[in-house]
Formats: sequence, structure tokens, C-alpha cells
Amino acid sequence: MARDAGPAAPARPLRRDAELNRRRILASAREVFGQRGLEATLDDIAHHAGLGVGTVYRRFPSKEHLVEAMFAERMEEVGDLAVEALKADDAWQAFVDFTWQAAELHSTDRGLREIMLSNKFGHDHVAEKKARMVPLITQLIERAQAAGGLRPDFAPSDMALLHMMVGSVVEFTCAVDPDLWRRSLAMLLDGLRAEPGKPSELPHPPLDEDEIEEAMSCWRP
Amino acid sequence: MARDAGPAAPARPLRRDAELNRRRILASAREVFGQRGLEATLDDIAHHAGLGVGTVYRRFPSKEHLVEAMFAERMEEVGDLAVEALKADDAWQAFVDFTWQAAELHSTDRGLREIMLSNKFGHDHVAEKKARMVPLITQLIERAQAAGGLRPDFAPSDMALLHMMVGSVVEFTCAVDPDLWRRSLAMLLDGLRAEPGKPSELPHPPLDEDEIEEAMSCWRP
DNA sequence: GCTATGTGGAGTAGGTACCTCCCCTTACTC
DNA sequence: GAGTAAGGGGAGGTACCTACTCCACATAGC
Repeated sequence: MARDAGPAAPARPLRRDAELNRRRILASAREVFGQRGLEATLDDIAHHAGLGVGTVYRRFPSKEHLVEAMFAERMEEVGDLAVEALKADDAWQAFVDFTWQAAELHSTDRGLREIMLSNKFGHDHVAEKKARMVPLITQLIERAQAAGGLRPDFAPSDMALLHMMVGSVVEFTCAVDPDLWRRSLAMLLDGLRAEPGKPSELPHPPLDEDEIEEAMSCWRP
Repeated sequence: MARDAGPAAPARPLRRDAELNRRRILASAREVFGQRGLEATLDDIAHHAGLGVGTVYRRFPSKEHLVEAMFAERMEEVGDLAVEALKADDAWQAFVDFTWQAAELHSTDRGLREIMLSNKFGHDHVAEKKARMVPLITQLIERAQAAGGLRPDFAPSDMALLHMMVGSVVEFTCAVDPDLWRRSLAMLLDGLRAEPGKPSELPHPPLDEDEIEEAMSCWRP
């Protein structure tokens, strides 16, 4: 809790150049963590920001602090999506919309994916945001089930698995076709209907043989 | 190609103790790669076999060689499943059965999962086994579609994604509930039907709140 | 112009992985 | 049962990576 102690940071403000660099670091972290995940090093982030490592460590005592500072905000966004969805009339559509929107966020931010599904990173602040989401998602699910749209045996914990699955497709194919996850999610959602009709139209074409080969060559477990 | 040059290994046979240890190494590798994936070190495998590292390196010039020797055989098994499935009458059921059986193999062998979905490990031998499977799976899919069981927009490359997804669930939850993937696969398959009826009965209960918490604590991206 | 504040990046410490080397042990041969 | 070629063990070499520190030098702001 060295810095970032909530609103109205106390003591003397940063020098102008320092404040600018602080923002550069956060922007760089957002990009780099988003692309390479939380395994990215602070060295990477510093260089990507055009700064030295020392500068980053002066501002954020450790990687943990930077992660905590960055992702609390992003996770808030996901929570807000759920709140918004709960206001909609059509409970099934609300569930579907929320799931697509959350997946959309995950698909463009590997760090967000990792921090949402693992407890290995992020502490108090992040955990609090996560805790907030559980009842929201549970409610979203129960409403969709009560309305007869969502299969009744779908449990809140299945939501984590769903995002895990979509995330794995993103990771597997992002170098070849970064939107392919849409295809998989559409199929998954077809399997979640309580009263399924015809399969939905898939929003994205499949990979061809060369592309799948390339995905297998890029991907590392 | 130092050893393992197909049937009837030439030159002088190994000394009795050496042959015994060679088998110990392979058995150990199967267990360790299965549990910890291909990132396991030859040191791990040696110790798990109760041997020194030197012994392993004497027998297998590199990790690559060991992997190649081990997994060619296991991949053959998956191919055989497909051949068997193509003989069944009910094309949709054959597709479903094959998918379950393949997932079953994947679920108990992390190394197999990794080698099937990544080209980073294994060369000639392994690649050959993979190539064999493509037409088999394609045929399995086309038959199931022609019979009106499988949705017509399902592509062969989607099979890799399906196993990717199931594998991610295995990895995420194996420490907490190693059979949970069955639940996810059942939902996935419900989404693949051309003429879906009611959702199928799920073969496994969901995780409760504590279990999902624990999964998130164990799992590392 | 002076000084507190900020910067850069080489360097440290500590870890991990693959693989080699060489002394000692053991199986097989005569 | 002695001699010898083959095998076994595991410390340690090499190479690499990551988190983090330190301090000579630069700059903002008064």
C-alpha cells in the first residue's frame, strides 16, 4: 500500500514528468499484460513504455502492486456488465448478452482472463471485485432458468468453466484467427438452452487445415 | 535414431539390469508426463523411477527422443478408436462415443493432451500418427452429419477446439474433481446436435462454491 | 543556478532446465 | 572367480530466465 491509496492521493504530488511516466507505465502494462498475460516481466513493460526498469520499480514496489492497481478497475467493468444485464426484461437474452460481453472482454485481455480464473495473482482488492460478482451471476442464471431459457442443471460454477473453455480457444487460436472463439461460444450456448430449437447460425467460419496446423505450431501448453 | 529402431533391435542386446531400467524409465515417464505434462524434466522422471539422471540420458539421448518413443504408441490408440467408431451403424452415436473415448484418454494423460494439440513436441513419428487421424475424424464427422445427427456446420478443425476446451477443464479442475470434464463435455455435445431434443442428463454434479475456489487457487495459467 | 526528485540500465541474487563427466558398481565371459 | 566391458549415480557445468537494486547522471521547479 505504498501508493494508489484510493482517491485523493496524499502527500506531495508527483513531479510532472513522473506523473506522465506513471501513466505511460499503466498504459504499457495494460497492453503487455493483455497480450502476453501476467507472466510478462516488468522489464518488458518498462521497455514497451520506452522507460527503464528502475522507473517502474520506483513507482510500483512490486509486480503484485502493479497488477492489483491495474485489474481492480477492469474487473469492475465485468461486474457492471452483470448489473446492467439484470435490468433487462428477457432473462435468457440477458444471460446470453452478458456471457458474450464478458467473453469479449476476456478475449482481448489475457491478463484479465488469468486474474479472473486464478487466485495466484491479486489480493484484497481483486478478491473483493470477484466476490461482488458471484451473487450477480447467480441471479442472472436463476432468472434465465426461471424464464425457461437456460437449462435448469446449469450451475453458477459452470460459468467459470465456460469462460475457461472460451479462454482456451482464444489462447489456442489468437495468433491465427483472434475471433474464432465466437464460433465455439455459439456452439456452447446452443448446448445451454432448456428448449433448444435448430442450432443457431455460427458467427464465424471454421479454421481450414493450414490454419489449424499453424495454431498447433504457435500454441505452447 | 540411436535405439528403438523398430522391431528386432539390432546389435548386442542390453544387459539384463539395463533392460530392466529402460522399462522402469518408460513406465516412470508415462506416469510423470501424464500427471505433470511434457514440462516435466528428465530429472523428475529419473528420480520417480528411482534412478539417476545419467542413466536416463544414457538410454535416451534427449527428452525429445523419450517423448517420441512414448507417445507414438499412445496416439496409435486414439487412431484405433476412430477406426473402430467408423464401423458402427449409428453414425451420430459413433461420433459421440469416439469423442467420449478420446476425451477419456486425454483426461488421464496430460502429456497426451499436449502432444496432440501442439506441434512443439514430437517429430516424424508423432506427426505421422496425427496425419493418420485427420481423414478418419473427417469421415466420422461427415457420416454423422449425413445421418442428420451432427449439426452440418461442424468442421473437422472444431474437433481440435472441442478437445482443447475439455482439456482446459481437466487442467483447471483435476485437483478438485478429476471427472468434472464429463459435465462440460455433455453440455458441449448437446450444442452439436442437428435436431436437439431436451438437454441430456448431465453425468456429473457441478462444483460448489468452495470447490471452485479451490480450483482457482490450484490452477496456474 | 540549485536541489530535491526522477531516470536508466548494468548488475546482483536466486532460480530452473538440460545435459556431461567420471568414479564406482555390476553383469556377463572364459 | 577374475577380468572387463557395460551400466549407474548424481554433483556440477552451462545457459538461460526473472525479480529486483543501486547509483551516476538528468531534469523540473523554485
